[in-house]
Amino acid sequence: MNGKIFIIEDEPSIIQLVQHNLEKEGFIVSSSENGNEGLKQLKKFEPNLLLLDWMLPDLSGIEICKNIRKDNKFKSLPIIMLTAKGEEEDKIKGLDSGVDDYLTKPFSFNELLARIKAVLRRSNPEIVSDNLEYEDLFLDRIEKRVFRNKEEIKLGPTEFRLLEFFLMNPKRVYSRDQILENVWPNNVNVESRTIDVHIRRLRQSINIDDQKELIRTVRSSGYSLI
Amino acid sequence: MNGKIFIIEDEPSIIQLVQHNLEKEGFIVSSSENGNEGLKQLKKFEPNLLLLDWMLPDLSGIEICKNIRKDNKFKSLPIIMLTAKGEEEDKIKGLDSGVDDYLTKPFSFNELLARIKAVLRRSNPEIVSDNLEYEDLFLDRIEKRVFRNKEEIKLGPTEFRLLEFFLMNPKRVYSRDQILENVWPNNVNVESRTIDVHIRRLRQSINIDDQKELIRTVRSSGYSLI
DNA sequence: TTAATTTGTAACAAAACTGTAACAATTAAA
DNA sequence: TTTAATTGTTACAGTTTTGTTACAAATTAA
Repeated sequence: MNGKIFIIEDEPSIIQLVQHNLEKEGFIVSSSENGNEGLKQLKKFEPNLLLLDWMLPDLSGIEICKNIRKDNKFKSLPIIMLTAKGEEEDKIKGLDSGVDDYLTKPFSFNELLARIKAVLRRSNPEIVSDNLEYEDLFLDRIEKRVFRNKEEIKLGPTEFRLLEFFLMNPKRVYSRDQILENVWPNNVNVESRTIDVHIRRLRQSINIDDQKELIRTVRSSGYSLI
Repeated sequence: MNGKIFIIEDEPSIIQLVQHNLEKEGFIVSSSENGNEGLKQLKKFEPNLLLLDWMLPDLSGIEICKNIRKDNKFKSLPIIMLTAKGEEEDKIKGLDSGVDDYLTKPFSFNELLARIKAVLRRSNPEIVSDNLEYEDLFLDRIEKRVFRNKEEIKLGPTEFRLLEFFLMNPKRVYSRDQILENVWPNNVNVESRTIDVHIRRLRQSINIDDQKELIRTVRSSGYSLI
């Protein structure tokens, strides 16, 4: 994930939150709290996607949209509009102003990220990679396949999610609690030792014929992907 | 996809959105925000399909329809009508104004595109490029035929749509919900296990005499074409 | 109309997956 | 070294998911 995203939004706290998280996801992010100023910066920045607040102090989101769509260079720039709850939702949805998607505040970052990916997938599929890689491991989330050294490995659903989780932050050590929270469905109570067993199963599956061990045990802390 | 589409719609933002996206799909698009003016332009432009707003400031969509149907040259021009939610839906559907399909605002572009293709497929099949292929499978949407290894395979309607859906994104894993949404007509509630049965039927049909299995089961996720 | 095809569902069988307990092995601390 | 804590391993029962079949209802064709 290394696309460029521009944000025009007058609420600094939202900018901060979103920008920070998007950068953590690997995006290059730039932003403006002001419509007119933002438009100029945007055109210099040449983003792959724009997050646009519907209500701005100077220009309205719609105005910005129109301006962008008029510019040949940006007329196909994907735009996701951010609107406050109740902010004339009907109107907004009714007139489909050339925006690619909407999101109503308050929204969760994950929701936003999902939308961003969905929109980018249409416009710049190469930016949104749903593959995870580390050393000789390769995990394809769309096809739900895992390879080590180009050899396909068969994993059960839980082992798949477990590996997927590790691959999102290789080298990082996770406690059993953290693993449980992230790999198991919410509200499911599982013995923490269960994780050991699944680690064992995952190890067994990915360490075909004596290849290098990829999962590290960190005594009294948890596990990590090498 | 290189057909010509004309749009008559008084809301500029909708024109913008639709025109832009249709052009990205390879259509040649022209438009008018005005009924009378639009009619003239349309006849010069000679489109393969018309997107027509139901409510226009000057002429109503119905009037335009009538006018077009009177003109020998355009009496079989496919028309898709755009209507706002609640806009006398019943009447519209009831009175059979010679329209080929309806779409209620707000609509997603993908929905629109699907309708356009469906309508064009009937009137100008040559415009809609229409064969799907993967490995030794071949699906002809126009003739509604499926071949494996040049051997024709007979499929029921549902199995046909199912295979068609898989062929649009081979290798990608789809959940039962996704399959339901895309293969079954909208708003039809079907037991999710039903899909398994149709998968079984499809498998049975395309795996004639022990050829390679083409549908992969991904436990707890869904199915994919290999 | 009747016959044929297609469809959805229920029911059961088969397969895959999961969690846990019990015990062995390893590691760290005393 | 001994002890306690932690982790590895295995087997197994229970659960979940999927495959398969049969059948009745619905639809389409003859």
